[in-house]
Amino acid sequence: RLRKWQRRIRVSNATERNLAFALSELDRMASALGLPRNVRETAAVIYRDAVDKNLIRGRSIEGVAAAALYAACRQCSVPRTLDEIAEVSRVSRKEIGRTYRFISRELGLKLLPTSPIDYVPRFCSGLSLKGEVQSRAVEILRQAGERELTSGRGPTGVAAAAIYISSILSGERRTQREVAEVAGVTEVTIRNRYKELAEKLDIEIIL
Amino acid sequence: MHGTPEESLKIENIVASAKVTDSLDLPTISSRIPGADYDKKRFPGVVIRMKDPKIAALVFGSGKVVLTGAKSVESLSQGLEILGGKLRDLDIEIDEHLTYTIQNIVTSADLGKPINLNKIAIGFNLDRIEYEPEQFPGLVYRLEEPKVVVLLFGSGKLIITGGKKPEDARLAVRKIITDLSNLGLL
DNA sequence: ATCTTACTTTGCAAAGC
DNA sequence: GCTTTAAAAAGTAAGAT
Repeated sequence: RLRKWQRRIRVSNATERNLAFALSELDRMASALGLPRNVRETAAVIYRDAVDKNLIRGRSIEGVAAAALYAACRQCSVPRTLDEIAEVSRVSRKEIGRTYRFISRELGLKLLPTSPIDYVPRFCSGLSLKGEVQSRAVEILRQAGERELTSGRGPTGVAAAAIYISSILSGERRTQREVAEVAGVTEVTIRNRYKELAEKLDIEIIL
Repeated sequence: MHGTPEESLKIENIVASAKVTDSLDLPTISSRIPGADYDKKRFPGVVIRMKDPKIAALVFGSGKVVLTGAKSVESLSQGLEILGGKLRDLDIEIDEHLTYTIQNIVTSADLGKPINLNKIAIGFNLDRIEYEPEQFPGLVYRLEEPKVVVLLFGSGKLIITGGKKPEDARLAVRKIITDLSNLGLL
């Protein structure tokens, strides 16, 4: 009797200890990425749901925590790329992505693919671009979406190209190199995307 | 670059397994067959590449073999016979009638026109669908019947994999067309 | 700036770590 | 899960020219 009782206490302690570790991990990563409180709380909810459904079996606490944070960022419309999450995690991008797909399916998160529009505020502030430039970039992306110019393209690259174009149209030009830097894509990608957007949306870029 | 989606079906690769005998001495095989790669620390099988048909074979000590790269069932048979011949040339006893089991067939196809992957993902309510353009440009659609996986691209090109029979790809394309049509996305 | 090479994803078997 | 093989799709990346 006593042993059974003690085991329950041990299991309980281990469970609580693991949860505490996971939550501190979420906080550490969220801080490193400068994420707001609501994202951390959303990630914590996702992590707890994963624990309640025994989705941790065979997976590391760190991996599930990183995947939960990745999912939370998307759910809160302040996406971080898998590479950015991986940079502040001990787990590889591949493992985080794999775990994300697993918990996403098991918890029925049903997250739509990240919209390039969700990256605009962050990238623009990183480039010190004002609201007008952001609005114009968002409008370009809205039209790009309707014209099927985003199918299969990386959201960050399309967002970067739209911001590049918008900055020029607004008279607050940022170089391809500057935009590429904050968006985490190469200048070649911005070049390819912006040429396509300009051509198909009939936008005249005067350099 | 035309015709119906079904006419565009093309087998790109066939993976098959076979058993040619009960046991093989890999060191001997790798040293006596020109171009054979063998590094037990790296992988437990000997890699033997044939040029016509262009097929790669993984030969194991158990006498089992894996053939990859064939673009038709006929060339797959030829490849297995050629492999058997090479081993017999080394005075190794190889089964008289070699048989194989197709494990996977990769087929390409073309719907003929661009498709909106975002709308497809939404149309299916994410059921059996995976679409992460940040990671890969193709939308992954898992079919239950036939049991294959289809990669759909914005261009309308498709890759059907996981099937064991050539006709699985044809059935898959028909289903894709039916599903997309019902959703008004084709 | 453009070319080449290469990696992402999918499916599968083999023997062994 | 990984290792090795093969091949396509389209996007992105990296190093060389």
